[in-house]
Amino acid sequence: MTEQDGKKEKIIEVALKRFSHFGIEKTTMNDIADDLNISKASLYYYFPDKNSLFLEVAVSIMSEQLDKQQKSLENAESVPEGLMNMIDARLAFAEQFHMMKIQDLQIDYFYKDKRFLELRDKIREKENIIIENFLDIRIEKGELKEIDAEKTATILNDIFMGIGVNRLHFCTGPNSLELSKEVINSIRDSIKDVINLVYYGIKN
Amino acid sequence: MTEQDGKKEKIIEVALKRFSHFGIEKTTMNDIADDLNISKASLYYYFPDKNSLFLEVAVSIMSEQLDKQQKSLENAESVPEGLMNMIDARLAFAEQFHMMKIQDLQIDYFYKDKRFLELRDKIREKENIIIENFLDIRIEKGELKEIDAEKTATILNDIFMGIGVNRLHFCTGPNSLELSKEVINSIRDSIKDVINLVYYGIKN
DNA sequence: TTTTGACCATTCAATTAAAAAAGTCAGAAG
DNA sequence: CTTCTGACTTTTTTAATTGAATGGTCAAAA
Repeated sequence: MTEQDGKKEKIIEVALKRFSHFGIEKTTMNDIADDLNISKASLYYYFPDKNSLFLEVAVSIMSEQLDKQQKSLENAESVPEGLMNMIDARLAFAEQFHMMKIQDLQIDYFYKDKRFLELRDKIREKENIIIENFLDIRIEKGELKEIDAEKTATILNDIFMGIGVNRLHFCTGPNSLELSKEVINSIRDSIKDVINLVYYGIKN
Repeated sequence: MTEQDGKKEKIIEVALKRFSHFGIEKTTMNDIADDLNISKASLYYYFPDKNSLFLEVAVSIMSEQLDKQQKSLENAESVPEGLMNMIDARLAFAEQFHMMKIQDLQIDYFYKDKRFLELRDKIREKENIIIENFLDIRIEKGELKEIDAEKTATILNDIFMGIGVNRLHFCTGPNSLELSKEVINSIRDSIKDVINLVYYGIKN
């Protein structure tokens, strides 16, 4: 059993390289098998189909990513600093894995397998909870008002996601491959402004 | 001259009906000409090409829409009320004209003609200015802090747009035709929360 | 000045065939 | 028994073809 798990790990590791560079549609099961010096049939011994493999790869990098985001929040001195750290973690992730389109919405491919959408939603929920816990702590500490942490976390995440996806489209067009530093920084700047706005409010 | 303008107006009026129902790609110049009981060649006497006609139609409804949004802000008692009124105006517009995809970003078609993108950007700028003026007035009146109205307006618009487009994708999938009341209301609720969040802030 | 039928050029949609990729399986290898 | 594979089938992409539909033009008529 642990032997099989080790093998699966290796496959996931190699597959990740392909997926993160070429995306799911442009990497074939043969590519991955060749990289591993095994036959394609062997690959299918460990994974029932391509989507399942991709899904495990995605789960793998996402759980790591969620850990990073959580830590980036925990290590912060203030709410704006924490949120910006989290955003920076996300942007770094986007830069590294944007070819996998996990966070994006525009990719029709994801609508072909319900599990992808479920994963996306699950990630979203976990992110919300991470932010919610962070806010709860900061409420207890007296940094924040006695707001509804769950609701606020959801809204903040909605805003962050919306800004990111939207800006991406505006700057790079619908099916662009590149994800330049410029675009990343533009998103970062916008979100920074948003965080400040939400933090201090505008009411006199 | 005024005779020609009257004719153009009529064409725009009839074309709008087609465009708003079927979208730009599914309405042909023959459809429009037939509706008007003129030949296609006549249509081309008034408009050099299809995109130009569409563009004028879009400009026509957008200028009216911008007026509505401005008024919805002016007639409000408070900032949150004003912004929500504006959002309601936008959602009503989206319901009526979503087939024309003017506000959306996901449509590849729009990237075929630079003028569409320019119009989109111009609309965006005008919206920003409308919001900016609204905020400026409310700052003067003492309802709001002495914030940077221009910057704040831009950010708010960014947020609104992002939430809308994003929620649309989440709820209806990439190429959906329908724009249900449910989705509209879900967007509305989210944005309402955002406005409250920004208005009051979360800092203690 | 405005309109139009006839026309051209380009795009779109349906068809098909070939190639590539996904996925299967009986049996070999350890 | 677990793992692996070559050979195989099925499904999906891709490319080429073609006819129809559509965007766009123009000389001539009203």
